[in-house]
Amino acid sequence: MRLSHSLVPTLKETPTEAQIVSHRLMLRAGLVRQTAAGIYAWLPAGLRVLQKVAQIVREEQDAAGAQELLMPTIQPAELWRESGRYEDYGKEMLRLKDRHERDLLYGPTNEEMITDLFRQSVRSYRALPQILYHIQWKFRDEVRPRFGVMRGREFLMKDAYSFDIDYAGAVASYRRMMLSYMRTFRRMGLKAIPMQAESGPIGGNMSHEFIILAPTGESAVYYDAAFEEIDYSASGFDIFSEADLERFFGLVTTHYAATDEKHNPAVFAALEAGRRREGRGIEVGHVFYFGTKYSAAMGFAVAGPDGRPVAPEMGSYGIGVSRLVGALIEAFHDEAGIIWPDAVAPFRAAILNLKAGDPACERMAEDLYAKLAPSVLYDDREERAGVKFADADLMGHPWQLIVGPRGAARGQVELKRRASGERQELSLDSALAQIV
RNA sequence: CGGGGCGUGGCGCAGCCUGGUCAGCGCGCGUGUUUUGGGUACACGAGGCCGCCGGUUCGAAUCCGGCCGCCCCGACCA
Repeated sequence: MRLSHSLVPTLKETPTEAQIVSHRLMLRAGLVRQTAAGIYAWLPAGLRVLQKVAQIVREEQDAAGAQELLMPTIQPAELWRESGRYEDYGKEMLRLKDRHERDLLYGPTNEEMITDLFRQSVRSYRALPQILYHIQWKFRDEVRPRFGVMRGREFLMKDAYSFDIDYAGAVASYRRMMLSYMRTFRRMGLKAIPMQAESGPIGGNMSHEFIILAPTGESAVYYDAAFEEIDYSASGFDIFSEADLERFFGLVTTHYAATDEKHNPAVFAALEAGRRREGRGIEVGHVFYFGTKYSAAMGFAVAGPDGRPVAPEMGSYGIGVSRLVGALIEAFHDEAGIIWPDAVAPFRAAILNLKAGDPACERMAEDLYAKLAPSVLYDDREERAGVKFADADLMGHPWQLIVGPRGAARGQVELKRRASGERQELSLDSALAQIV
């Protein structure tokens, strides 16, 4: 992308409404713009991040054997009347009427709809287990949206639903999703910790929330350093082995971990001093097991091995995709701006032409751009060097390819790593080799 | 939903209390000169129904009423 003709409106000053770091930086770096309270437009650079985050989530869901589908944002009220939640959900649900006065709603979650889809077609226990997910916009009419994209009313969520024939199966699905989540967050460079949670309005009796660590997180967290030593990768656990899943679940649930509201100082103090970790965290995911709550309420049963009907055991698993973008910034930033982990950066690198109009610089910058487009942002604006440096730091590209008259004369480019600030003078080829 | 606050060019703000040469400042934007490796300097210029509706008044950004929108703290949540 050429910055001179892109809608990436960076801001020198911070809009007053933005109070937390990620919100300020998202506005300043030109990633999003607010359209109404808790509702945001994702501008080109922001959308690239959102899509990268979604893609990592998608790949890890697929790797855990989940199937992707896409359910609509608008749902008929009937489905929710069947489960009883049309009345229960309250004002957070955005209710609509179509031209025929039919009651509709903008989905805040999809348990009813997925159950309906399953009961239409699945008749036998032999088709189970299955896990389905989609990545779709949700709307929850929060009383008080805040923190920018972290607590919006409209948000992008990955929600998965598991169907098993019995409790043991449901437990395995639940654990499989948990492991998938740990891998997902790790791929983004985040440290995540699963914590015992209340199951809230979704209902059920087993629930964990996933907190990622960030210095500016919303709540204090206390945990055992053992979490940092677990190898969640395929070499640590086979995600399709029930024995491995059980071992994984055991590790992840026995070590101490709590947010401030559930923190038990006495238990924490009993931990060996060297293992006690305190930090701040942000909730980015939540998993629930709720048994037959929806299948029973909505009359969904399959034939069991003995031919008699059985209501499948279900669970649901959410990751706040758009929230993650904000959470990532909370976890990775400094005074100058965002520091994107490579895996989610909107652009791998920025090319800074320090002297637009200079033939040698133009040639070198264009050459680099031709080789790296479209995964790179070319700052070809007629701006001073300082402006370009400041904007590149703000936007947080992992690498900066700095093309100036000094180096261009010698066929050299300066490569800067945003995270460490390290710079090195290199030939074009070795610079390219480094950032690919 | 309870409490607090704010709406004035794209952004950040002053002006309001004490109505009238009050529509202003900084940044940004355009043109020119200047500068040329960390948000350069100067000059000229464009840009605003002062959130909306109504009222008071000879006169309203300023006073009064209603409405709308947004933010912050708290209770609640992916």
